[in-house]
Amino acid sequence: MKLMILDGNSIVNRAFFGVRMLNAPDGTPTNAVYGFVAILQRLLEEQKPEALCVSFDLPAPTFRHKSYAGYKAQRKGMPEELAVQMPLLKELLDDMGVRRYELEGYEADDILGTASAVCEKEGWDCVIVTGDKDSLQLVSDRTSVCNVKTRMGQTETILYTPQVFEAEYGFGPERMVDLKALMGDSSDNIPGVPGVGEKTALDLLRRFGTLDNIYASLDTLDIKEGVRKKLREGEESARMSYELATIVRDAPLSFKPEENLWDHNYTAALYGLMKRLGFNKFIEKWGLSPEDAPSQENTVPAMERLELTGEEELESFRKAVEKADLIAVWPLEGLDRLEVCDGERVYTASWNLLGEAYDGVLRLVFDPEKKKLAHELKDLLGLLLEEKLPAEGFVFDTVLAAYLLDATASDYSLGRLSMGWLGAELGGAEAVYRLYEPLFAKLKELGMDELYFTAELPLCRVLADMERSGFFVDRKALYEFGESLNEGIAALQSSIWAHAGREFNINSPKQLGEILFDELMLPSGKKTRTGWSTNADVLEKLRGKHPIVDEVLDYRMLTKLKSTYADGLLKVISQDGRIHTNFQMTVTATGRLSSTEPNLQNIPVRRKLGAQIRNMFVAAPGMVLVDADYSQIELRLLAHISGDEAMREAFLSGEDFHAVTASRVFGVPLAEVTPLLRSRAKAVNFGIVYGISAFSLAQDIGVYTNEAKAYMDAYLEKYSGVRDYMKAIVEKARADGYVATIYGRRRYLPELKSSNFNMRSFGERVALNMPIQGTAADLIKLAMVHVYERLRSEKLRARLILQVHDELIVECPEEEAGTVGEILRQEMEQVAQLAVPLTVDVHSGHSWAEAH
DNA sequence: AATCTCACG
DNA sequence: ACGTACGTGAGATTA
Repeated sequence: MKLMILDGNSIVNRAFFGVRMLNAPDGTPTNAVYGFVAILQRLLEEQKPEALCVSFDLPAPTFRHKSYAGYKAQRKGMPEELAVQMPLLKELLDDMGVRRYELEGYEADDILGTASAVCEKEGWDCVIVTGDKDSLQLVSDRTSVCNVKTRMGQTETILYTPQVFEAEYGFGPERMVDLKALMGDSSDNIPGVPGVGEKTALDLLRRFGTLDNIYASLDTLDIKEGVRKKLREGEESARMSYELATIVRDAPLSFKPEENLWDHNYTAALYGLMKRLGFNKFIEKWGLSPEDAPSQENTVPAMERLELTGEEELESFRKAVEKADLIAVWPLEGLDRLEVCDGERVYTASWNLLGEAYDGVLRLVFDPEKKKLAHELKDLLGLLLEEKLPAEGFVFDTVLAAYLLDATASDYSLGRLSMGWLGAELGGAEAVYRLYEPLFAKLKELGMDELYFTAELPLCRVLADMERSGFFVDRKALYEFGESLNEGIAALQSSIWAHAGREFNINSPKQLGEILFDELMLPSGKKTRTGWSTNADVLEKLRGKHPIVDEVLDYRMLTKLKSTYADGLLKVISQDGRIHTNFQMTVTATGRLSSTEPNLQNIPVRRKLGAQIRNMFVAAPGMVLVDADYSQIELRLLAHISGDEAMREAFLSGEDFHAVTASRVFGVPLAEVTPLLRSRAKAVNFGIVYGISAFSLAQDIGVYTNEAKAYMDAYLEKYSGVRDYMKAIVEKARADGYVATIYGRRRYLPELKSSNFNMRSFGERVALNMPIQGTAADLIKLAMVHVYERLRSEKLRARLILQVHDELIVECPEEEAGTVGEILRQEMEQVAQLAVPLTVDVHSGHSWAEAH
């Protein structure tokens, strides 16, 4: 029989620091609990114990301030975000039917020591699971210690048996205490022998056995005199450390292994708790369901449902729809089935059951005059356009509202939203109907209703049309371009293999890393997690050291073009010869759109060869492309938002902004700004927008960190309004818990309150960047809606076909190009009146390359 | 499914 | 001392 006992505090700590930020639907942090459960789950699978329990430290007793309690007093208090998770974890363990052990006046280690001792006595095997090395001294034939590490959500475990321990340390586990007595342990405030570290301690124990042996014959040992002196002077400390490091194995704990038998004996409350925590993955994995839970009172009585099958029901449906001020619609199986909710009942209609009469239902429901609610409106509009049904009269989209209210959520399903907003798991049209009011009210309360109704909601129609329009592609030219890459790829491959001395998969970072750094011994193979880093930044620094480096870089470029762009795009050209991307409105944390299947927002442009791809994105015969892009919109917004006068003047002057910056930062006349200085100033400009550090700026432009620091200091001196802004926005974000664009779009920043330095720093950078990137996103969304309306109202055949964050592309008949260019320029430049002008570059041509 | 790499603004 | 730029999506490899 085997018992597994977890060192609760230790594991939850590992989980907290090793798992990225996670929150329950109500915002409670859950990363530590989640990580704990993930580790537990994995170890249960690995170890398959018959019994299971968890030990916890009790919160520190009140006399902790007294000086004799110096032991462990140095341990910092638990971070707030972890502390709030502890009760949740304990509740979870209780609901899972896992026993917990806590004992006043004793460490969790002492519980582990005592429990494992009992196990041994009663003939049980015991596996101790912990993230510390303290309990390694407990390892024996019956007791093993499973050491857990988490790195970036990845869990690694090492199972220490006496053999494994001996192989690593060169002596048995019982002498772990001797080791600590010598080397100490700063995390546990065990002093050890001053001046003796791990190396010396290991050596001493390997050669002389035990602490007692060492001190018994200290004067005659074959060791350096310095070490002998340290040992002699540190004897008292060593003896005391020995005591401190020894784990108690007979604590007054009533513990019987058989009381901890565990076989997924979950309690009825588990489902509810897991739902509350948002641990849907485990609900599924463990097959939990609400039926196991005591019936929770339903806050909303379900609406009556009516399936439309015949004339009688159709008649009452027609009446209901005509009477209702507002209906929610929920399409299924394309538009073959439909749910409609009028606030009193849910009607379902289907083409299968109704045949011809179903068309009447569609026309009734999608009457342009009828006010309608939807969820994922853009996609519904796409369906309606396809079916040539009216795509008007929609007054609210629940998914867009939920996105504005929390742009960083990952799941906007109706089930999740109704759980959060209505306290009941609902779906379909009923959920849409019921969600409308609370979501609308919240939007108004937070001041986002204007953004919602002027930008997000009308944009659905714009995007639905854009997706439907697509971008015409010269398939033949694209195919030939792809073929033309083969020769170069093959040549590079054989040359790379020749340099390497053997064949290997160049696409495998692992194999490439081994070739470059292990076999060719190229210098300073940096950064690793699973091996050598071989990315372009690293390879760039190795240029000139070996001819293989340039070839690998070229090989990477060519294979990227071939697989992602040539082959990848050919695969998604539709029957009509056009590529129809999918614009996602609820993905980014800043308010930008994203483009998928395929992504048309990352078509190459920066390098010559890649940019050729844009020659194949063309206007249909007889048409032309008009391309309009904002010039440096983010920096202009930085000038506007920060109110920096010098920056404003730089933009008003109409001079090259990066050059002006270089002139100011490096103190040279504008006319004497060299391309190098300009490019450095440009890097600083961008870096500032991202909340860069001097270190990263240095990496980027290839100077020493202190030099980069000097540039940044000079920059913030010249543009002191930017410095003030940076400081103020972070402080405001900390106070408010969120940052916002000038149109009120929000991003919440729980990271700012994190006790983790990296997380907090990330939050600060986001606080700087989001208002800028997000406002740019707001502006182009507004401009898109305006452009769309202008093109329609002026009865042009022109249509918007693509948006790439600061760029809009319209396809139109050649004769409309001039008008369209003017409309784009006006609507984009005049979308807002800011402290600096917004300027737009407009070009036209027959291909995207030509028009950009 | 996670990781690495690289394409874009 | 930390670890080192904001926001995305896709393809290939690896586990």
